[in-house]
Amino acid sequence: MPVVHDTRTKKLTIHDIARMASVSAGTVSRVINDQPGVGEQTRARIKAIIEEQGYQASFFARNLLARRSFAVGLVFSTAPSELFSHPVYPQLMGGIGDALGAASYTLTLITVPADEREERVLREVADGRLDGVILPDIRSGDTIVDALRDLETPTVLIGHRDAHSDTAWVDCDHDHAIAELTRHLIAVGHTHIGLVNGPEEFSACALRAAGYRAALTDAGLTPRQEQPGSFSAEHGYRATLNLIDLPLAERPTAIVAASDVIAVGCIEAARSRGLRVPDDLAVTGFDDTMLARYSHPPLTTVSVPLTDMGHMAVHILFSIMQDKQARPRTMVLPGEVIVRPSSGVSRRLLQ
Amino acid sequence: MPVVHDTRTKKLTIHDIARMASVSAGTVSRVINDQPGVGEQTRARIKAIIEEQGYQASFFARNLLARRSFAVGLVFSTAPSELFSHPVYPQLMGGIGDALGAASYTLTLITVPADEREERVLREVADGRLDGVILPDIRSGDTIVDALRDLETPTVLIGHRDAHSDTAWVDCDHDHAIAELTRHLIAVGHTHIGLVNGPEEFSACALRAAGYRAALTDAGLTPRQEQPGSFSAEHGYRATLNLIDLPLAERPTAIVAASDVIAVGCIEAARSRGLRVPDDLAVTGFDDTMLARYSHPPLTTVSVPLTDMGHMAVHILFSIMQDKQARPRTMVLPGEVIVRPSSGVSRRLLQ
DNA sequence: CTGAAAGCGCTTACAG
DNA sequence: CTGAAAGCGCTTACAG
Repeated sequence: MPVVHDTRTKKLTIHDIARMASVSAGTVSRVINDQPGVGEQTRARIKAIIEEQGYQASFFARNLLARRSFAVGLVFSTAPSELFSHPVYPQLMGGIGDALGAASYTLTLITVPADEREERVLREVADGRLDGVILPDIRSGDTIVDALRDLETPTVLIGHRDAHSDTAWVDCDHDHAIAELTRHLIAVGHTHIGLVNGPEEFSACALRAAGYRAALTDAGLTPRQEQPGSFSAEHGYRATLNLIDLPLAERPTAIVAASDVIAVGCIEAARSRGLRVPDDLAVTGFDDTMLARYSHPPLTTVSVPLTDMGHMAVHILFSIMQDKQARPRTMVLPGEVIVRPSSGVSRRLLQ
Repeated sequence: MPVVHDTRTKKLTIHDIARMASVSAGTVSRVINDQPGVGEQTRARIKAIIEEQGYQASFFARNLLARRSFAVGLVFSTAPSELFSHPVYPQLMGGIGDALGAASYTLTLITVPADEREERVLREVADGRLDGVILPDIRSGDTIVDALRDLETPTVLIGHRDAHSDTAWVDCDHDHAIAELTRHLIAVGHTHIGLVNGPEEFSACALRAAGYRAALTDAGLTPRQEQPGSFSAEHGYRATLNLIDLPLAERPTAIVAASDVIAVGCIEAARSRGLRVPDDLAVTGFDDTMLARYSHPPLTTVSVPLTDMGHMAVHILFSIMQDKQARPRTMVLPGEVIVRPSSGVSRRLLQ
């Protein structure tokens, strides 16, 4: 009858296992780590005891020697309520968590007010808790990126392209995707197309504006960008009213919104003025969230490959952790234009 | 001119600081931990050096002694795509992260396929990486809860009430909230009210069904529950068609859906049969997600206090970590009924 | 193939 | 008030 260790009293150490197997701790260590230099017989006997006792080597003791945490921090600022009206994070976390878990790495989620973020992250890096950092919530001017670079902490941004430095990032091709969206509206017959953008401190929004302008200019049309604002339906509502209230000759017949939430506000504004969507005003979104699928009418939008972006962010982070100079350190994944009723059918057909 | 240690070459240890201050490591340790027994002069000098050098004591070395990780695992199964169509998790994580961060605890996010979840979590508990576990994704029959109890791992469930054991949980009062919602529909003049429920393995769904039945029975009306299904618009769509196609005398004039997503499917089904919402069919949702706010018509629904639930889960977890027998270990927070157009105005007024 | 010993970076009685 | 030493639970040269 096997002597089952009472797990309630004390935790087993490597010395307990060594004693049970009548070997030294070093030998047990070699077995745990699948290292050579242990006889077949001995190895089997030790393995059996480990299994039987449910022994697990202490994570911290191992890390103390390895001088690594095998943990990556995923950092979000909690303050802006925009975080929660931005329903893409669960899927992103899934992608990051999968890739990290597959490599036996731990995902440390850090949600912290924006004004405490830098201090908190730098401290956790300094005390050895974090081997690397993934930042999906960065806008231009955030000093945390520079601080992490100075410490030579492996870092990857998601959804923001850092132009000034060599910091790694993974992003979606916002510009190309929204250009394609805009060309779709042009092809369908629109000549007056407005843009309701999000905050331009996000490089994603700057890119969306650029893609929108490029598509119009290429077609010989005039961009008509509204003031950028927050990722909110309220912003979409107000900006759209401004556009609708323009003189008839300038009034857009289609609006490209920088997010699904903004687009929903645009639709509300149109409705409040008695305009039908898409017949009187076409509207498109971005993100392909549930809102896009279930709003009325359903939104033409751009689907962002969040799971893949999470995977790639981890992939690049690992390569940098292995070699600080590793290349490539940036990656652009394609968004997919999803056509739904909100952009209407061909206006030429309607005439 | 201060001797600035080159952080690039090697990490500072407590001995480096001790040497710089010409004291022993023990004295530095006492300063770091704000313990008494160090002279004012010495303490100030050591503090200055620590500050100047940017020294941070190794997290792992400290934890090895403390035999605690100061980390809590938040576990999600990634397999069911329902996770991502359930847009309440970001807010829940915010609440949990806040509370954990305030206590200088780390949040370890574990996203793992359902069939590997138990093994993974138990291993991370066994190797000392996790001091406690929060499970927001549990349904009845999940064996992980029993396994964690056997190991005496501090555990708190969110959104699921474990009836068989003493496991701690935090939940919303699904039954009361949905009873109130149902009474609202009754007050407005409905007598035939159907329920389109989610998966009944979630105690939340069982509770919602119970609340719905209680409200109807109390009013002398007959419950008419559809088969439960997934938290999807497709389920809402199909189930609603079944109800609409009933003989006129049995056909409901209002539907209580177990989630906003389901409710959106219900509305689509009504529309596909040429019924107007809410005039011909009233529909209510649950969760108060963005869908509820922006669907057409906007949904009457129940707002769930996710941030507070996250806070309370951490609070209870901490109390259990301090004392395994701590009470109370369950907590019910109130949901709030939010009335929007989808439930219509008084039918009596219409007649 | 196996063991004894030193060491990872801290903390904590125990002396003085 | 301060230091020297032992120890947390592992791993890793170094002997044999």
